Amino acid sequence: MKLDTAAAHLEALGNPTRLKIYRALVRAGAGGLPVGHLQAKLKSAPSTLSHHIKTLVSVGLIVQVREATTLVCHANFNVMQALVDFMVAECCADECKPAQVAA
Amino acid sequence: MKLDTAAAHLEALGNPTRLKIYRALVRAGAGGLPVGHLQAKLKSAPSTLSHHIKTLVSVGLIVQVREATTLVCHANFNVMQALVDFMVAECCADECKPAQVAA
DNA sequence: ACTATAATTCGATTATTCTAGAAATATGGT
DNA sequence: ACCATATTTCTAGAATAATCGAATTATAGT
Repeated sequence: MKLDTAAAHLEALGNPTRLKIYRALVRAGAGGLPVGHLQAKLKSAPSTLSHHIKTLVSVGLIVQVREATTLVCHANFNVMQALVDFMVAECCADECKPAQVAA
Repeated sequence: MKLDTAAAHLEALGNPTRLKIYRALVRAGAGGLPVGHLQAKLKSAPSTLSHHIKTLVSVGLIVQVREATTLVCHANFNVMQALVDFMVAECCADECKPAQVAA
């Protein structure tokens, strides 16, 4: 994963409202949750909620599937996994013993 | 970890410059890196870099230790681990079979 | 005390994000 | 065709964040 992509994902999750949305969907699992359900849980203005959902969709963290009049949101678990992998990747890769440190 | 705390951590990492700083420190491991070294790597204005470092310090993702005239930055691995744990915690906890779905 | 290096804080500007009301679109039922 | 429900898009204002030059603080050497 490119650094800028990871930053975009982290930024998307770095807002309390969006993180609540995302975690509700993670908890919901494969079944997902309709926008209206999130609306009831989070109690923000519909336009505000929609705006945040759009942000999460645009970076690929969640996807929306229409079912009749309701839009069901699902967490994209592959993206989350890739993000977590990125965060811990190459840990200490540049670490070296004091004797090896160049001046 | 509280949701607002996790959101603050994610927001701090959700900026390309700060993510570069953080990842350089993760790669550097226990030895850390002085601010001046990060400066040379990232080529942003000193005041801008300092501002971003301060953000990372304020949420606890990194710590700074003075060594004579230089300030050495270290990634706080415990915080990163707690953040990763938070992200994957309670995955699918609310998931249930279709038959169990209340109307 | 003076100088040099390292890094931060201050102050001001520009850019971006958040919020939400109002209007618009999408779907299905009557 | 019309209505109801679900959700989004538009628009605009307020709040927050990013950037960076200049001035300041911190530490050590001479």
